Amino acid sequence: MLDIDFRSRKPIYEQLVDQIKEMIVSGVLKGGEQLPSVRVLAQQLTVNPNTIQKAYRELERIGYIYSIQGKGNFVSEKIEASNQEELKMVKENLQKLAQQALFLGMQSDELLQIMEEIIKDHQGGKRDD
Amino acid sequence: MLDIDFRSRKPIYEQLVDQIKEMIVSGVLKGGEQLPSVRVLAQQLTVNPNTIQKAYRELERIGYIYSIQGKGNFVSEKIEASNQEELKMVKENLQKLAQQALFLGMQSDELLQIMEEIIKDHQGGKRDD
DNA sequence: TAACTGTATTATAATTCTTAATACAGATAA
DNA sequence: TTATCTGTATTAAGAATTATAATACAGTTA
Repeated sequence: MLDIDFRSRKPIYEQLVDQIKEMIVSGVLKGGEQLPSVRVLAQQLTVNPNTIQKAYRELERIGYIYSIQGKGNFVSEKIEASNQEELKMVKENLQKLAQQALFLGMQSDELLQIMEEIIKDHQGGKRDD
Repeated sequence: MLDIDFRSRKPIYEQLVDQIKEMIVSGVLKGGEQLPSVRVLAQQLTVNPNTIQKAYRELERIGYIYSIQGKGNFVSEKIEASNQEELKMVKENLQKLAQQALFLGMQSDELLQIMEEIIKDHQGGKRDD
């Protein structure tokens, strides 16, 4: 499930944020679903609980999860309205990456094709709710 | 031109890589164009020359610039064929970001519209060569 | 009460980033 | 040739970030 590269220059907590975020947006983790507790996940991944908590706190800051004292961390339900700043940043990065892709030789057709495929998957995922 | 945020948690050399990369893909820096020397840019930005060189080395590694001893650093001419690994990574990140954008509430129409606009700009930029 | 949850704090270690001071080699113009 | 650019490399030190460790406290639940 979660795969940490301890030799990476990328901090562990950032790897966790990216991977969990990806699982949420791809529908692997559904809204309302409970995440592993800080201590359990720390033991599973053999990292310090503080590192897990740092990742969870960041995911909460950008609106992907929320926490309840004594109960646990949960995937947010309605993320659309929650964080416009995050959407703005994602949009900017999306534009930069699309420019880079074209610059590196990706064809316009392929770019549009990729987007349409993701749109299709996203609409399909909605029906699963 | 280049704007470093010294209070950012993001390393200076990474900020430089991202910004210079953006200037190259957006056409602000043209193929063959010479970049400021390591020492000159270091003085302009009030950072250490080693930090500039670290950024230049990374940009060279991913194929955006090349260097000639005694002459300087230059923007690469044909980047398309040079680095398929980089294109692969850009493609993966592009897919992740598009998923995130939809998840955060961006409409499919807007996503496609953004892509078409970037495609248009990219084709327009080619005519300037 | 016991055993889970999140949260917070303090200290220390490990890693990464940045600076500083040099030095050497290639290119170029006076 | 010499002076002055350029890139490149090395070593050392400091600063900042990341990660761990050891606790402690509070809320939830069976």
